Amino acid sequence: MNDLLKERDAWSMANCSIARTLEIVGTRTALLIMREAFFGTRRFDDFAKRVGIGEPAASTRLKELTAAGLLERVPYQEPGQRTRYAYQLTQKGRDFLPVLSALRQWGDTWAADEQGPPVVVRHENCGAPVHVALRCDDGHDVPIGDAFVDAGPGLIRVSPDSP
Amino acid sequence: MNDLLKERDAWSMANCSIARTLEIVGTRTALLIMREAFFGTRRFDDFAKRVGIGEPAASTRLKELTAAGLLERVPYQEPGQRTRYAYQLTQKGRDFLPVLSALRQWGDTWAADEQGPPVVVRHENCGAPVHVALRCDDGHDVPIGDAFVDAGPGLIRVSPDSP
DNA sequence: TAGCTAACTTCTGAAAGCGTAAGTCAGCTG
DNA sequence: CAGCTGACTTACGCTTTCAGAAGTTAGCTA
Repeated sequence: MNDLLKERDAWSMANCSIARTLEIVGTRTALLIMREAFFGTRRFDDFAKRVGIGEPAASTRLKELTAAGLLERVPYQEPGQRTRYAYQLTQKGRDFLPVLSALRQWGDTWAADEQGPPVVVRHENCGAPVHVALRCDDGHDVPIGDAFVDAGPGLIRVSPDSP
Repeated sequence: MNDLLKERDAWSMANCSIARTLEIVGTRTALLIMREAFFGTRRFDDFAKRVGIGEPAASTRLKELTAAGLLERVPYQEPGQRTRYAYQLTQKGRDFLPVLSALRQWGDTWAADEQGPPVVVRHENCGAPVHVALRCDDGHDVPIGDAFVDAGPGLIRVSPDSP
């Protein structure tokens, strides 16, 4: 632990990136809908059925994720069908893959059955399984124990008893 | 998208690693408590205060995370004080860092203020900021678009209308 | 123009999550 | 042994999350 953590009570978490992310995807169903989006699901009914949730929940989450910009509602038309709308990942949504990969990886390691995990993510070029790794901006691999938390440029300090 | 995804409806998600992980840390408060644990928080009251939640919520989550094995309750004694208990990360809990890093990174990219993020994770050896990266088991860096989902060894196939 | 279907919305009600406030408890200090 | 303190637990009520079932809508097909 470094010294900065001793003044942890002076940190405001008002602009915490983790908390802000969780305001968007902080429910179980939102994360599972994002999982399905990465599996390729696009249509309303498929989201509800494959995530295993009711239609009201699917409707609410899809609307929130669309409003937050992780998904976009795009029109499509199958031959002989009326125009319908599909929910597809935006760049903001695709950028969410590392979160899901990290969740999957932790579950694979600590909560999987003996047979192994049901799905694997692979590298398109070589077919090898993909995992998440921590790396520093100088290009070093960072084992989990070699990372430490530091104050960032946006840190707001408050008197120890303020919100 | 690969062909396997066309049979997505035949996949059972009964043993989905993401869903299993979310059964343990699928609430906003559980994830924020894990964040605090990585910041170095150990004591009950500090968790409640720093996460900004009530004591009942802190109690429930700490109990769940302890039961799930991400935290352990260890006795400690400050001089002249009675024995108390601290909640500290186990290996299973420390292994959760990539999830929080990924959430933080997404928030830093897509939801941060102009000043930048409040906290930075750094590499102990060189001080450079740490980020999460996708890499395949052959050692290649994997851009987000170059990853695809494939069936894993534990995949359970069901008739398309079963749970 | 009546039927059909995907894609919703609305209604109802149960369960979970949460904060505030008020306890309880154990063991050290005076 | 009375007071104190950190670490909880209990009680209460509000809000959110969720499923199931039923209703609605738009536009293609017959």
